Amino acid sequence: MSTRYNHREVEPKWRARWAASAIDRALAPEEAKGKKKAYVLEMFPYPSGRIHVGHSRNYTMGDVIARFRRSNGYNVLHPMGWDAFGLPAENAAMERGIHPKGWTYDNIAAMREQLKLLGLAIDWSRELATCDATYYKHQQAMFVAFWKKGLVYRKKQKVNWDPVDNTVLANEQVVDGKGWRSGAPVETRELEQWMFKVTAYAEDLLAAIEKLTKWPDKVRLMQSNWIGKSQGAKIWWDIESAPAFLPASPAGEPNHARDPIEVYTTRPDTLFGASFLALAPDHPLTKAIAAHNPEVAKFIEQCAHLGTSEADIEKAPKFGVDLGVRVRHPFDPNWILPVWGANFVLSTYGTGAIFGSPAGDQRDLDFANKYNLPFKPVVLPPGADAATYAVTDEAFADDGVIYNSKFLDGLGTRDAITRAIDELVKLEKGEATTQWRLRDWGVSRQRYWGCPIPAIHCATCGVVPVPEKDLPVALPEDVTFDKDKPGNPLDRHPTWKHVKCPSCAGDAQRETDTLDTFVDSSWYFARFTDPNNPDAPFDKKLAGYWLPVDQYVGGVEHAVLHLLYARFFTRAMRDCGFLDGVADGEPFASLFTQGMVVHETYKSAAGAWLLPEDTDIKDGKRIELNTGAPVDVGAIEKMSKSKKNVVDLDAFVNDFGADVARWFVLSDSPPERDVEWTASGVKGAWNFVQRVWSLTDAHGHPAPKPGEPAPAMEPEAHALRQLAHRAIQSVTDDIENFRFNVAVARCYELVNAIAKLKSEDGGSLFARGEALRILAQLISPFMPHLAEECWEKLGFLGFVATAPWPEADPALAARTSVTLPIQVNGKKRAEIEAPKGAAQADVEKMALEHPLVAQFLEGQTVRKVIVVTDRIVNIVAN
RNA sequence: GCGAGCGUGGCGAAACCGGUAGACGCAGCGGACUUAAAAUCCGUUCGCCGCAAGGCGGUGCGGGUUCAACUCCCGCCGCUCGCACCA
Repeated sequence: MSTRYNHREVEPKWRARWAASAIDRALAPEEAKGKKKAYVLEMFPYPSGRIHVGHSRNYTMGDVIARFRRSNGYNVLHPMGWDAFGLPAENAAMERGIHPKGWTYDNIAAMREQLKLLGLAIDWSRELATCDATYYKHQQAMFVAFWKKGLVYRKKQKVNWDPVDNTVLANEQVVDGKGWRSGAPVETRELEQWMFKVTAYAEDLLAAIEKLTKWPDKVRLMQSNWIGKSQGAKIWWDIESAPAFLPASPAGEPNHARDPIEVYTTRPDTLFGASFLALAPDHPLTKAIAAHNPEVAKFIEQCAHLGTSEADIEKAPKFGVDLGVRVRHPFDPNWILPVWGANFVLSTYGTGAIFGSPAGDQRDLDFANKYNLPFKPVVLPPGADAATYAVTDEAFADDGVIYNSKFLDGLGTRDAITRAIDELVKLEKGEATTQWRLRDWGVSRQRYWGCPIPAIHCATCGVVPVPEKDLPVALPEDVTFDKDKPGNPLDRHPTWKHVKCPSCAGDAQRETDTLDTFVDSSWYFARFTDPNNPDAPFDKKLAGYWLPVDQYVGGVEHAVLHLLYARFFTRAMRDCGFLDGVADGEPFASLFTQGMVVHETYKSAAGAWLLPEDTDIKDGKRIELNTGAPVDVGAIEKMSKSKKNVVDLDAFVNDFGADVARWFVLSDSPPERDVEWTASGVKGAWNFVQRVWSLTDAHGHPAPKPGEPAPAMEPEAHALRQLAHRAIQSVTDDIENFRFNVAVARCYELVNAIAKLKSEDGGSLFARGEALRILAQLISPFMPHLAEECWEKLGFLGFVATAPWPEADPALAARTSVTLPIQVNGKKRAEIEAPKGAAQADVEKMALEHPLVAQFLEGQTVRKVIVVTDRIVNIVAN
């Protein structure tokens, strides 16, 4: 009789043994002696509080890869750290009067202990937190270096301003155009901000995507669209008339007053369909007119309440105002068009001015219809008739044939664009140009809990960097977070910002903005290669040895920004002399984006969110555990603290064990897709753990060593050996390709087959022992504790975690015959068993002779027989 | 609004390059063991028709390409993610 597997004893025992043997420590390059390196990294967490099972999926996936690589003889670097600056710490400070630092470090301590429960093969000696001055000191040094290299500058940027709280709001703090705390309508304000010149690398960031072949295509496409290189034309529209109050232009400053208005377009072929010009609300000309025209001022004011997020601006109903300016069409000086201000024109893209060609752009068409602006179609869709084709509510934005357009008539869209640009150049009214959607990265945040920007404002010397010897510029800890004293605590700190200018020694002030937390996460992967270096961000040799990250694992929500910023930072670090050995500037050689863990949401009758553990199922209905009241079962959503649909990791590990949690999040759903956390799924994982253990325990013999010669055996035992060796092939391949759910299914098949072989003869004992050994090894990346316990039970010394990965015997894994389906006219009618690789003629003969097939072919003529070797036979007959 | 992705039994899913749709798990049903329950074991499970052999239908919806379509193409519907100050 077998003993029950007790995870409460087994799991801590093995974690202690691994720690005592330091098996998770990455070897220094000189220790690694010919081993290849593998740097496996999961996106590091924000220390929000406690870990729930939803978080565990990301780390478990990385851990499977890390353990798999180690078994395959690699020197593995698998570190963990904390993305520890950010808004939630300040919110906690304001709501509960806890200092962000204490709150953050308490959370880190709690989460570290929880993560350790999972049995992750992490080199904890490399742990870092971005809020440590030992970390951000180097970030400040790099900021200064980037500055000196011309990659940092200052520029006015729009921000969301809460007029009641007197503070800048993040986009997520703006709800329906109002501040989330004050409820006051947000205003748009312009602030002088620090910028990183990401656009300096635009061409390279785009071109290099092609070489990132181990990234998901969807992420590559999103990056590429985000960078958004477009070819088009700048067009200058001469002003025909303007309100009298507009002054003459200052010399040499474009887009002022009476200068021609510069417009960017990708579709100069539709110029003859132009109906109006539209300027962004913050276009210089719009602002200049607003100073004298109350109606335009009101328009700008209305736009200022839309928020700064692109989604909000584009979703808002379109509105505008006639600016009273008239321009001449570049191809026809007698054609006069009105100039409008419009809320859907983005000042951050192109020149902040467009020409509206309503028949070819839905936004322009909606706008023209709303304000009764005339328009006519100039692009004829393929197959449409010029005499009858008309546009009313639906624009045609695709390629077609140009008409109603004088010298462009009859040309296709592509040719017409070239022809139109040629004409613009000839008339000196425009030129071809390349435009990027990518903008420079604004890194200033008016917040306390972030990395201070190492700059000093001096009335005499201007803005000067903090000298390297004075770094780090440390955050002061004696700050207050009273709700009635809004704004940035750094700014109102009594002494912190007052310093002497490093160049003239006069009175000066520190920059009180801190850095966007995306900066912290743009280089942490490099710091992990040399995390305790006091003098430099990292040693160039160590970073050169470990980088790039061989496998990066994280959520799709980071597909654009974090990854783009890290790619930028790696290039900037290279070009500023911090980093060698990453010549192409790419930090992540291979990327995997995993799906989330989702769970049903529960609400009480009173409308309060309920934790799953506070509910139960009675008579098929979900009720509140304490009161028995019925529970409202809501949507299945991403596990989040706010909706309480979380399962706490500690409690779960205590009840079921870390291995069950690890196995569950990897079974069933493909890793890139979301997985729903369910009690029944947990049960399946739990049963499997028990089954693996009871089979191993019941075997009662030491298992044969890898490569040990097999005795003669019955066909059933031989079949088990074949299946076990095929499982090695499949699981190896599945892990390599991130098909963890399929690997899990193969392990189930192996267990089922082991359980089926009941004989106790020598051959069977050998086959079963070998299969159990292979099973323990195959599950070891997934369920490391159970695997160690089985490994020990089977009589092996040392850790399964460090044992070499099993190798399949090709002779056993190979198949000698295959089952071929036979179709008649595409429908399966029979099956035949044929030798693997059998000649097509032989297979065809067998197929046609099959009685069922013959029956179907009666009275019909065989027209064609398709034989796909080892796959299928299809007989076409009528 | 723009960009990207996803959609297969009662449920999670598998199906590698266009070649047997539903591997594997959960749940269900039938049975064995048991005083009983749990656990375990055996069998069974896409729908419809049929005693059966077998047949017909079936991968969100509508078309198309092909000897053959979950897979490729066109058009819809639904859901999810990102949109630059959440991380």
